Amino acid sequence: MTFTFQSEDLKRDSSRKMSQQHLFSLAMEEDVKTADTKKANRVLDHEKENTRSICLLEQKRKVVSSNIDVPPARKSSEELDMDKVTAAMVLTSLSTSPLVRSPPVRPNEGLSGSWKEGGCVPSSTSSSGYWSWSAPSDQSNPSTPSPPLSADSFKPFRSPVQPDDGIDESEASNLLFDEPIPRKRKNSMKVMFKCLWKNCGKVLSTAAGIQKHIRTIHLGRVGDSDYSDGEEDFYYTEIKLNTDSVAEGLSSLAPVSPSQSLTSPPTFPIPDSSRTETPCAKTETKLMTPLSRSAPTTLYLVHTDHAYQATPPVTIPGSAKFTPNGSSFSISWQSPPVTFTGIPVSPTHHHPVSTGEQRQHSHTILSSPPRGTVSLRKPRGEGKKCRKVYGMENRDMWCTSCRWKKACQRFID
DNA sequence: CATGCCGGGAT
DNA sequence: ATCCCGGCATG
Repeated sequence: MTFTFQSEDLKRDSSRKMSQQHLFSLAMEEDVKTADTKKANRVLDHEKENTRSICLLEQKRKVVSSNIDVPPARKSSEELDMDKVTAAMVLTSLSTSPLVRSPPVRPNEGLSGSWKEGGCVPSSTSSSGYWSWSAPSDQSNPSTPSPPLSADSFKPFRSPVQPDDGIDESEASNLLFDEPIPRKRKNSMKVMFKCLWKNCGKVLSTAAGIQKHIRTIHLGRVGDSDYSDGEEDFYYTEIKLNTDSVAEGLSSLAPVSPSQSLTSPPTFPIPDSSRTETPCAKTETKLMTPLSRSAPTTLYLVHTDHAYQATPPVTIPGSAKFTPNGSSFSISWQSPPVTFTGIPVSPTHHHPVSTGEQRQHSHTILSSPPRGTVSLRKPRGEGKKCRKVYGMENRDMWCTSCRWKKACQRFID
């Protein structure tokens, strides 16, 4: 499901949000947290454009660096292999997998779930252009270098004869001094291959690489690396890891405070396959600074505040649904589950759990009798509406419909 | 009476 | 389209 913002709504929303925070901070800090999270989200999404260009950049870089042969600096083959591994890890951790590169732009459709998968994932790239408020940021954001330019200027900088060790250094210096170029990255999933041989645990970015590693190191097949009886397959596994966490930790300029990001998981605690991220974390952190892995999850939170205002007539057929694999989800058009989790429960609220689904259920029941004759007027739901819940003094917290004296959209009965 | 919200007006 | 409000129905 798409969600778009009218800038108008956004403005009013945010301003209202602020007042809300003050008014309800006593009773509902939950709400405050949610608000914060949304702000963070906004910021994150705001960078989506930047990130995209960086993805391209990274891709380019990877191509370049992968052409660099490991110099004969190391003596033993094992050490040499270690370097390869290290280089591979560095490279892959710094760039997203070329396999999941972004193809040409597609119309936004998988907006709800797919973009969260990661920065360079196709759908995310395509969708980002449709974010009414992120598109202009691409142009206006002063900190964003123009993608092609930065890429070109960067290439000659790092590509020349850098020993494999230099990758680390160049990257580090890159991060320290070349700041404008590798700005931020969207969270992205990357496939890597981990050696399962005991006491090994090497991680390579390609299946071929890991196979070769196992073949040569563990299986003792020296020489022609072409031959493969498939035995290696038993000794490595494919893992997915979240690159964004790395990027997040690296880019010290991340404006998002981790504490805020932490508030989102309760809402969407299913960051798809990022489970596997944990085992690899140490691999990543070995090279990078420690990082807050909470950041990516922030992206999963779709801003739905006042969504009912943006799209009033939306009557979700299936209600909010969470697909088991977590790769996609859609959010109820009702904001309460996300934004007002705490509010209805507050002062005089008496339905304990009623959120989206239940409400919708009763709603459908109510609307069933068509009786085409008279009194189309609704039977006046017995539930408390915005006016009652928030009171006249907090009128700006009502849903729009209530403010306009229309049928309440927030507390449907 | 307070409340919910339809109908309709203003912008 | 968005916003507001008179006035009626309801409890």
